[in-house]
Amino acid sequence: MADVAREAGVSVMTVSNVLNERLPVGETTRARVMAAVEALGYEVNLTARHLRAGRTDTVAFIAPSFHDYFGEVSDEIALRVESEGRHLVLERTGGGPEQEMEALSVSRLRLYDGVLLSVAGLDIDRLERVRTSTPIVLLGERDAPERFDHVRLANEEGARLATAHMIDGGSRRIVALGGTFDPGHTMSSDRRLGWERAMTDAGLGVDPRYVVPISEYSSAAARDALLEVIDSGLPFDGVCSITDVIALGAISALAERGLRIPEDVQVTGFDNLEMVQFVPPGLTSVDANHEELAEKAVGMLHRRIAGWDGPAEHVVVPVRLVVRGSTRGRA
Amino acid sequence: MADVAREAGVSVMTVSNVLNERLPVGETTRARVMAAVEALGYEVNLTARHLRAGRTDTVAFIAPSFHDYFGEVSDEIALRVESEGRHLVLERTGGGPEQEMEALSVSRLRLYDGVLLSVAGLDIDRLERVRTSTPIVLLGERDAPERFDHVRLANEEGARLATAHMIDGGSRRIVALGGTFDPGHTMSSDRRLGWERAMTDAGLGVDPRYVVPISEYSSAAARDALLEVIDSGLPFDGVCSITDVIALGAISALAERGLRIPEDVQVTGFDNLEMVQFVPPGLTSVDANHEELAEKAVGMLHRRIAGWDGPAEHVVVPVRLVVRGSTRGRA
DNA sequence: CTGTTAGCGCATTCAT
DNA sequence: ATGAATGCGCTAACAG
Repeated sequence: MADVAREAGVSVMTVSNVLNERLPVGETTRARVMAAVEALGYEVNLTARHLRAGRTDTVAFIAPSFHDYFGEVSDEIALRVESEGRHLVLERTGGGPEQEMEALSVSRLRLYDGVLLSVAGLDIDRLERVRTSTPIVLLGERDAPERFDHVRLANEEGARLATAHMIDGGSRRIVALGGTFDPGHTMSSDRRLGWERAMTDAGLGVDPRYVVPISEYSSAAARDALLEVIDSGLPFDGVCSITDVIALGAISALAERGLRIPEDVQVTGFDNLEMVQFVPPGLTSVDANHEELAEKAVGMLHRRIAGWDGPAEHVVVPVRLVVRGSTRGRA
Repeated sequence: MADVAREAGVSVMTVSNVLNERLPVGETTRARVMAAVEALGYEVNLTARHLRAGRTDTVAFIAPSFHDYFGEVSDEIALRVESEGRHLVLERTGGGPEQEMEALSVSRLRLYDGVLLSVAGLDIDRLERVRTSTPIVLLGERDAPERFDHVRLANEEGARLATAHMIDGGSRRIVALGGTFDPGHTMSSDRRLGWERAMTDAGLGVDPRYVVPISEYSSAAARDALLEVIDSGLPFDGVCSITDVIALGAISALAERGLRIPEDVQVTGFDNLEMVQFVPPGLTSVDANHEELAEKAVGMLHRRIAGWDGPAEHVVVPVRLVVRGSTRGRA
């Protein structure tokens, strides 16, 4: 900038004023400055500007990865962050708790005016230790410390809807694929609870053999787990998968064993990813309502960034069932 | 930092030395400093450190979105960037040329030590105008200015392999779904060329009616385009899709019209996304070799960051065919 | 309208 | 082993 000022024969402040259109600058001076900028190929150093300004006008969305679910969510988030004139950057943690803590290192957080943090692999104790002045909004289905703003889905209700819909379509023995009996709130436990509620509501027993945990949230693991169920001889006529990615594994396993969807087995997913409508016969899925999730989360974050200092808010975003060919019930 | 120094009764430099473990510091002094750091909840200001250091130890991967293909690529890239002790951040452009130029605004680029840029929506003229001292490596299938390092896939060869494999499996009338006759190198044109080459090599004619462009690279658009082909009565027995996402649309369309895969129509994709192995009957796809792509791109970038100043390198990454149930040929 | 001064928080250099 | 001075590049505040 000093170089530009020298080249144009003005002071650095004039250069700054021209570039930021802050104070009015004389026409000829402005022209000279712009010419010098061009000639020298000058561009502002944002690092210096950020240091000076004490803010970066940038928000980070930190998540395990941006495949599938978070990929779709990030599109919605980007839209809303940018509409407020801020920049969105994505950081992946890889899902491991160590990396998540690394990304959470408070010094890194301070590079951003605000942070949207998906708490996938992070437990409540570790989160509790995070102390920073940077506003943070948590996204995710796990329990989280009270003091953070937090947005989660209506997990139990979603799984209940899906399961009830399959019961409506005639299923009686429904596998909760990916479900667990974890204490507290987790995605796998909350959604299992919804399955349980639907079964109970329908007067069907809750047999724990039908809760099938999987080693990791991948289609491959889901496929293997369901193949094992099939081969064990446990009879079932429905699969309530706790995510779409897991449902895809289930579909693969059923096809491999020659079971027809939905005639022999109905299948539901959760998330309503873009792709699942194209996997024949179309996956019935709980829509995870990315728009409202993003709307809430970004709204809360911007409010904090603006200095709002109210108590932490904990929002549950409603979901709805999208019926497709993988189930027999009516929409 | 000054606060910490005061609290500990030392100078700021001592605090800095303690935190960075640069110069040796006396044991008792170090303890006092750490205590003060804890007491005040101090964390370094990375913005200031970056300004001072003139680098950020951070690399950006800029892409249209991180669904599907780029999501998988970014995992490989992250691994390699982090193993060199740098941080990876992702920026999405949304695919529009304006936003891509926005992300490319040279001032933003200078926030990073290096940039991996996917050139999806960006044409060569716009890129030509980008002038910055920040090292950039281009990823993508389009033509790009000579002066940039650039990594692309063996697009033509991949599509040729897929098409030849379907011919081998008995197909004679193969649709190039998503192909175009664009001049120059684009993904859609190069892959169409591979299809063409395979058809010619097999002594089959190249009928332009079998090159079916799509309005955008989505499953929905692909599905619509193929439904139109089916309903037009044009006979075909194979679909060479230029991406897996497009293949998924094709699978959906074929299922909807009651055509069986692979008995009536063979289908191939390109990218070998994680998910396609689970879509019954398993999609035969050209593996886009994320590992080698990432390896090359990150390697080139790190070399540049280290100050290497050789001529721009243009790398073509080899691909291979992964055979699954959607085709009849042998592996 | 334009220039001067000062400081954001850190780390290099040199002095003690 | 520790401290003081200096400047990275920018802009708010004030002076001219």
